[in-house]
Amino acid sequence: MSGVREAGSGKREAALRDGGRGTRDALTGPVEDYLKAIYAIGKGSGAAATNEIAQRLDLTPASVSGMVRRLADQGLLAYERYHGVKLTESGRRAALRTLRRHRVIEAYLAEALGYPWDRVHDEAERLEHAASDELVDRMAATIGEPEVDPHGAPIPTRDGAVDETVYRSLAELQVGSAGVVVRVSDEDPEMLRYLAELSILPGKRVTVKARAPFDGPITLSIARQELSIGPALAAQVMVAPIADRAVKRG
Amino acid sequence: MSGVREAGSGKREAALRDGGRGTRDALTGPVEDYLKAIYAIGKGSGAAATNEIAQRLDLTPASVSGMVRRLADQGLLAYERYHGVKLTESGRRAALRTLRRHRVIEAYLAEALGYPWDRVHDEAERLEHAASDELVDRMAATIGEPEVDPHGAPIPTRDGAVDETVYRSLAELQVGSAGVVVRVSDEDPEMLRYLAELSILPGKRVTVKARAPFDGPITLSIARQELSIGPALAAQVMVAPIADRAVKRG
DNA sequence: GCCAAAAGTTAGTCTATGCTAACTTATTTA
DNA sequence: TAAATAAGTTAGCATAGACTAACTTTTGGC
Repeated sequence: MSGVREAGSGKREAALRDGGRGTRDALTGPVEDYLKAIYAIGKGSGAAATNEIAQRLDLTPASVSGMVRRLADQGLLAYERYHGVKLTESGRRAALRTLRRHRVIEAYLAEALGYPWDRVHDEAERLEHAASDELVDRMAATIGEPEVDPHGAPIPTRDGAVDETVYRSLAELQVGSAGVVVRVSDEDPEMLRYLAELSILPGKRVTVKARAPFDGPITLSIARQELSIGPALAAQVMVAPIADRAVKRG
Repeated sequence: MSGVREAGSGKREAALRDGGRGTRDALTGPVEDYLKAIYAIGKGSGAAATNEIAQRLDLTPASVSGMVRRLADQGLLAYERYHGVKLTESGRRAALRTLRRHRVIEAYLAEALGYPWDRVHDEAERLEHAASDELVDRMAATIGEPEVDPHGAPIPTRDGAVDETVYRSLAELQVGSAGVVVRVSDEDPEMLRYLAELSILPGKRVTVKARAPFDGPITLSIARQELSIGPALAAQVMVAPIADRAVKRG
């Protein structure tokens, strides 16, 4: 390259730098999605594999390879060819900002606008890239600074702190022990409607009554009802074991 | 082109077609912005010149030429080289959909979230491309189906009807006659703050007391106060003349 | 420890959108 | 009506992001 050309071509440069969205940098929607995905896979600590990222974002691995290199150049990721990526501190902060937006929006839609819980995710998925931090903060304030979204996922604070407790899933709970549902996976509307039907919701107390062998159905009691669900579904329901002794240290 | 390649490359095609945003087509943010701009210039009827569009969107005329051709190919515009564009019926509908989103969002931000009126425009400018029709309808319902946004601009209905009454500006009002402010231009936050300070707000009654020659300041009385403003500012304030005779037919 | 399968990367394209520079059409003005 | 000027267009290029096809590393199994 020989000319004097800089990044960003021309007049709209400044406006594009932060999309008017907030105080900071410049992340585009796709970039925010990559960071969220990598955060979700590595949950703070671990590394994310190219294929996992691709699968989660519904993209080809080739596309991910390309993007990952660019994000690494921007200092958002630590990347070593053929060995997956990790978020840098700056990448992690950006991911948590987006996550906060997403979850506050979900909570607000449900609380203030009566959105059904199986549909808040998709709407938030788009709004999170357009809403300013100020808007998100006003939403949070309006509904009383919630700590979790409608599916039980913790909402990061303005300054990037988030509860990263790892819960076990209903599928891992020992037969005979009880727990409180803290959180369910939020992406599949149909599954959410089904869970609601069974009244498997954050805050509810469940007891595992039996587990059929060979990955068979799990029988549980919840809200004075007995029912059984498949292991795949059970794996999507995270629970906090209830003081039942013999639970610490896995 | 020789292969079997279709528009949209691959798996994400369906999802991209309407961005998940609503029932319809596929308009991207930039496209919605063009349509809004063309609608605003031609106000339903007239044609929009390339340069006007470019100025309004802060783009170069060359970019507008390119986009305009594509929008015409998509049937959203009627375009004749070197002679400006007009919205087709389909383009007009799309523009009004976006306009409805924008104005409902503005009204909602002000009403439900306490957003200051000089800042709702910028936030709505981004959200309008991400919010679904359902969200917008819920917002409208929550604040009681308002008919105008915080600056007095009429909100198109779900089915694309909108009040297109053309008002005269304060600058055009005859000395001695009175009017009610119906609407102010919404894009300049600083101007909005100033107008609010002077209490020149939609719904207020104004009387033009005097107009200095040579495009000089206009003196008016509003809210029992007398004040004068420049003609450029006056031109941004639209008023409905108050039954004062001699007003019909301009 | 070698080799096939799995995982990841590169090369080459594509679309959308924007830009600059150079050119063409319209319009205005003398 | 012929320049001069304004308006609009084309050509060529850039960037972000995604794709396919072909190639390269890693890794898991024997």
